[in-house]
Amino acid sequence: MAEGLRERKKQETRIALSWAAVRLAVERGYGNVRIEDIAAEAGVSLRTFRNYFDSKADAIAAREVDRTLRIAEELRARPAGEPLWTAIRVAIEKHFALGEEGHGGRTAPDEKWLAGIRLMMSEPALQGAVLKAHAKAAEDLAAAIADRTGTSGLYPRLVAEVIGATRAVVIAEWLRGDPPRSIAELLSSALDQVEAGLPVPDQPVRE
Amino acid sequence: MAEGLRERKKQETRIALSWAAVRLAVERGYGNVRIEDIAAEAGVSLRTFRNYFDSKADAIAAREVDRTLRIAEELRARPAGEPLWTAIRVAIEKHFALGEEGHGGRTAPDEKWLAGIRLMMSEPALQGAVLKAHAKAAEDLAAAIADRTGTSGLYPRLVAEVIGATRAVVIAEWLRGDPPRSIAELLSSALDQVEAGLPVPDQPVRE
DNA sequence: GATAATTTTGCCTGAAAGGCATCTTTGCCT
DNA sequence: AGGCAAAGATGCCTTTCAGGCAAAATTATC
Repeated sequence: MAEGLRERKKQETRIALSWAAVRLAVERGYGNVRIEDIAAEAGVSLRTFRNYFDSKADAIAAREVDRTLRIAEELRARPAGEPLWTAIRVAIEKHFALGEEGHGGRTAPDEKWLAGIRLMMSEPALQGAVLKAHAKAAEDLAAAIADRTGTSGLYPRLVAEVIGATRAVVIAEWLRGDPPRSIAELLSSALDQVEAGLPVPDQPVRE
Repeated sequence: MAEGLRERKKQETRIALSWAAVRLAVERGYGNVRIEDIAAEAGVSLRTFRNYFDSKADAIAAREVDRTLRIAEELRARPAGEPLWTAIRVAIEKHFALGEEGHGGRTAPDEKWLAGIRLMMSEPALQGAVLKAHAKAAEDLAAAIADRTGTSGLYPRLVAEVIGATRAVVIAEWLRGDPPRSIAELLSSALDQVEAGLPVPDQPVRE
């Protein structure tokens, strides 16, 4: 209750707008959605949409921002004594396992999220916004890492960015997935490699 | 000479447009430059500008794309026997040491490039475009790494993205630089940490 | 040279971006 | 409660952007 009704309503509107943006874009295709439609869907005026987001792309990417920021939250929630990289693994795993926004039920890969991701990856106009979202998330993550480890300077940022990079690669590889592999497996493999300093695999491996 | 006059002219126009875009944006501020001005500066029509770039931001980021793609080129130019990470170090160092576009003279940090970077980091509307540029560069780099190491799948992409992340952190840290530190030193330190698997520093270090 | 393929350009329409003034809603104080 | 101030929502307006389309210009090919 740090904030009152006003603040909560703003959050709700913001989320409603960005959900509407994602939903409409997934259904009709990014180019066929006018911000006017998005605003109508969320029950606010076109002008108000602009008070919340700088662009249509930002509205769509906002879902991804919120989602990605959770990684830092999860990390902060890990016990202080836990080794950093163990905590990181758990935090990212939860991030990927995460079901639908507010639900607790064990949902499958979460179709909504998946559809959103595919949309963002395929539409060039959205890629920039998504990457910006991840950059923002990395800042948060760096702060969390700095707090946890008591380090400053290069280290926390480096770790945060590398985690972001790992996450990106895992998702890309998983989406391409043919044959499909479990995210958990890919993630685990990727983190193992990163933690080992990314040495060149002895033999040409297809993993 | 692989391509004729037509192809060369297109390249020239493209580069002229993006240089003009950067120069004007640095001088007047991003928001005060209309694409019409950019087109005029490069001696083509406004409509032609659109044939080359999807947006003002993309035109500015194009300089960064070209520059960043050189990392992959440098890597490919390294002797085949050289260990991957040694080759990577050299490639990135050259990337940072790079003077002005076409000159060979030992230029200082290259004011034009620096001004461009500052512009791109500060203007939110440009951040997305720059990140997209780096993503594209990472793809190239991943291909180069795959070729060099004979690996496929997760590994090359992981290395490419991690290098991109490292580069980003080094630049950010260097720009913040207060007191200023040499890029070479920051880069070296960052790569050392990455190659070591990013273990938590023993003592709170400010590096 | 003549013809075909590409580019460049002008024109035009629809959408987006964002400044400004006004009207509402919310927060807070008496 | 009543009322005032702050913050948000909305409408209106202007400028800029995005991109389709076809005519004019330029380059390539034979």
